[in-house]
Amino acid sequence: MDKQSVTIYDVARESKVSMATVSRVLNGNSNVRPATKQKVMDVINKMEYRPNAVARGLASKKTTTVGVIIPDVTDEYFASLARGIDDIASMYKYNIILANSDDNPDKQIKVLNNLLSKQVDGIIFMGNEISDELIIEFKRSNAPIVLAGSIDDSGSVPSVNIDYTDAVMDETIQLIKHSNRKIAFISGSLNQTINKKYRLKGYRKALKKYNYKFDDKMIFETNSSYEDGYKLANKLINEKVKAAIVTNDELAAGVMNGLTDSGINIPNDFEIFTSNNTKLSKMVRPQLSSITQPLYDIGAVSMRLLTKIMNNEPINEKQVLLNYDILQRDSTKV
Amino acid sequence: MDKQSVTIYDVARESKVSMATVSRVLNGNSNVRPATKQKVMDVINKMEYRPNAVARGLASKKTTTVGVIIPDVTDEYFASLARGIDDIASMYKYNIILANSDDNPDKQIKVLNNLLSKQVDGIIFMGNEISDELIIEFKRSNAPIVLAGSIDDSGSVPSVNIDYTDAVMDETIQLIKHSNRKIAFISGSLNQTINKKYRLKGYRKALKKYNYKFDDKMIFETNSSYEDGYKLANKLINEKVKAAIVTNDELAAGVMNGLTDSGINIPNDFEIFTSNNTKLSKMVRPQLSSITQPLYDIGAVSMRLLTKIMNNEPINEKQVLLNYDILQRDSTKV
DNA sequence: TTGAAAGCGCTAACAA
DNA sequence: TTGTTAGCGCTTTCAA
Repeated sequence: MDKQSVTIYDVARESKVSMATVSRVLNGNSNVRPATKQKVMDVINKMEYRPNAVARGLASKKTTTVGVIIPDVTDEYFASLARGIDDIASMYKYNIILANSDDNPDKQIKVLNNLLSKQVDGIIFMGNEISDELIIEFKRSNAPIVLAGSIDDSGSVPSVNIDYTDAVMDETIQLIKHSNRKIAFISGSLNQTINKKYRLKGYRKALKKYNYKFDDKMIFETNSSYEDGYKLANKLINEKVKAAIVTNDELAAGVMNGLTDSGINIPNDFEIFTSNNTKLSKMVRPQLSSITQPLYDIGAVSMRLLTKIMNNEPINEKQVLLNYDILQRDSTKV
Repeated sequence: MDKQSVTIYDVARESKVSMATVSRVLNGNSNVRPATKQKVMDVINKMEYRPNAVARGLASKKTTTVGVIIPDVTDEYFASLARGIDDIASMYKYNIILANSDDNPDKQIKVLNNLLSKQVDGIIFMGNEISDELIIEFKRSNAPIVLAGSIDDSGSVPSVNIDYTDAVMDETIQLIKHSNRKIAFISGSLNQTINKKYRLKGYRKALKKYNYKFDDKMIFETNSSYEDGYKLANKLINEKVKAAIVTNDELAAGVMNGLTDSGINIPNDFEIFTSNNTKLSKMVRPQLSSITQPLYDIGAVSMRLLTKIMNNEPINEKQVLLNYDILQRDSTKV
C-alpha cells in the first residue's frame, strides 16, 4: 500500500541482473546486450520504477537542475526570459529552481547560496543591479553562472543581452529627427549599471552627435513602476518636455496614461519610446513604439550557453549580444 | 584550489566531535551542550561549510523543495499566484521547481512525473484543464498536491480558489441591471471545467434570475489570447452584442481594443467586465471593470496549505474559497 | 550529551 | 557484456 518504494535494487533482483546493469540501461549507457536491456525495461515498466533523482545526484554529483534568480516573476520582461530559459532547460533535461530576489542585494546573495547548497549544476542570474559582493560570490561559486538580460560591468561573467547603448541611441536619434528639442530620459534607478552606464550613455551619444546640449533636468529617475510613471506626467508637462525615452514598458505605460489623462496627445504633443516590447506595449492605446528585444531568445540563448559551460564545451563568445530593432508604433510620429 | 569540498566530516574532525553532533547543531536539534554547539558553529563559519542539500535529502527523505506546475509564467494571472507561492515557500524554507505545462495534458503528466522523481516534498498545480488521467496520477503520487486558482471538478484534491460562479453571476447581474439585453459570455475553451461548469453557470444563473432567455449565439469560445479577443470585435458587432463578461484579462483587453478600433465606445455602446484584475486591467484605456481576486493570496494560501499537509498538521478545509469583489472601473456604466 | 555505525538509492571504477 | 563494491554526504537509530 505504500507508494513509491521500488528501488533500483528491486528491479535488479526482479530482472535477475545486477544494479549496475539496471543503472546502465537507465542511463542509456555503454554496452548492454539488447536482450538484457529489453528484459530490464520490461521489469521497469511492470514495476513502475522511477529512478530517485536525489540518490542519483548524490552519486553522480550532478542534479540536472539549474537555479534561476529573477527579480520578480510578475515582471513581464523577466518572465519572458524565464520562459525561454525553462524551455531550453527542459529540452536538455534540466529543471529550474526559480527564486525571486526583488533585486535586493542581500536577498540575491541569500538565494544564491541557497541554490548552491542545493547543488544546482548551474545558475542563470537576472537582475538590474549586481553588487560587487554578488560578483565575489559568483567567483567563489562552484557552479557556472550566466547572466540573462542583465549587465555586469566588469564583463567577467558570461551573459546574453542586446546592445542597450546603441538601442537607446537609435531611439533618441529618431526623436531628434522628429525635431524634438526637449527629450527626457526616464529610467529606473540610476544606481543600476544598465541605466547609468549603458542606456544613459546612448542617450548622451545621440545628443552629442546632433549637438544638443545635455540637460540634467531632462533626466527622470523612478522605481520603474506604472504608478511612478503616471505621477511623472505633471513634472513632464511643467518642464515642457516633448518626447521621452523610457526604460521599462510598465513605466512607459504609466507615463503615457498620465499624460493622456492630462489632456496631452500622444504622439502629436509628446512622443514616447519604450524599451522592452513586452505584450503590454501593444495592448495600451496608443500602442507603444519600442526597442524590440528577442526576450524569449535572450533566455533561451543564455540557457544554451549555460549547458555548454556545464558540459565543458568550447564557447565562442562569453558576452553574447543579440540583435534588436526599433519598432514604430503609435506613440511616436512617423 | 577546488571549491566547495568541505563536508560534515571535515568539520567534525576539525571541531573534535562526531558527525552526529555536527548534524545536531546543523538541525538545531535536540540536546547539544551550548559550549559544544558554539565550538562547532565556529568551525562551520571558519571553514565556510555549507551542508549538501542533496545528501541531506537522500538521508532524510525530505528535499525541502516543492514542484510548481504552471501553464505559462508569462501569463500574469498565474505569475501572480506563483509569486505568492514562492514567498510563502521561502518563508518556510522551501524552494520551488517551476515547470511550464502550456496546459497541455501530456506535458502536465510528464512534468508531474519528472517533479516526483526529483523527490519534491509537495506540488502546487495550476492549470485550466485537469484531465482524468492527471487526477489518476495525482492519486498515485506520494507527494501531496494542492491546486491553486484551478478547478478539479471531482473535489478530491485540496485547492484554493474564489467562487467563480458567484463572481460571474454578480457581474452578469450588474450588466442586466444596466438594462443590457444582449450580454455575451466570452471565455477560453469550454472544455475547461472552470469555464463550462463554473463561470458559464454563473452567467446562466443570472440570466435565469431575471428571466432572460439563454442564447447560444451569445457564447463565444476563444483561446484566451489578446489576438483572439481583438478579432472577435466584428462578430460581436454583427450580433449586436451590447455587453460582455470576459474570463481573462488579456482576452478582455483584446476585445476592448478591437471594439474601440471599430469605433465602438466603451462603456456607452458596449460594457465589459473582466475576471482577474491583473495589473493590465488598469493600464488599458478605458480601465477594465473586473472581479478582484486576491491573486497573490491564492498562491500564498495554497502554499501554506501545502506546508500543513506536508507536516501532517490538521486541515480545516480542503477546498478553500477566498473572497472576491467586483470593481467598477471605466469599462462599465455606473 | 555524545558517538558509532548503518543506511538513503544511486553511480562508477574495477574486475571478471 | 555483466557483476562487485566502494562510496556520494548526510540523518538517525541505538548505545554509551
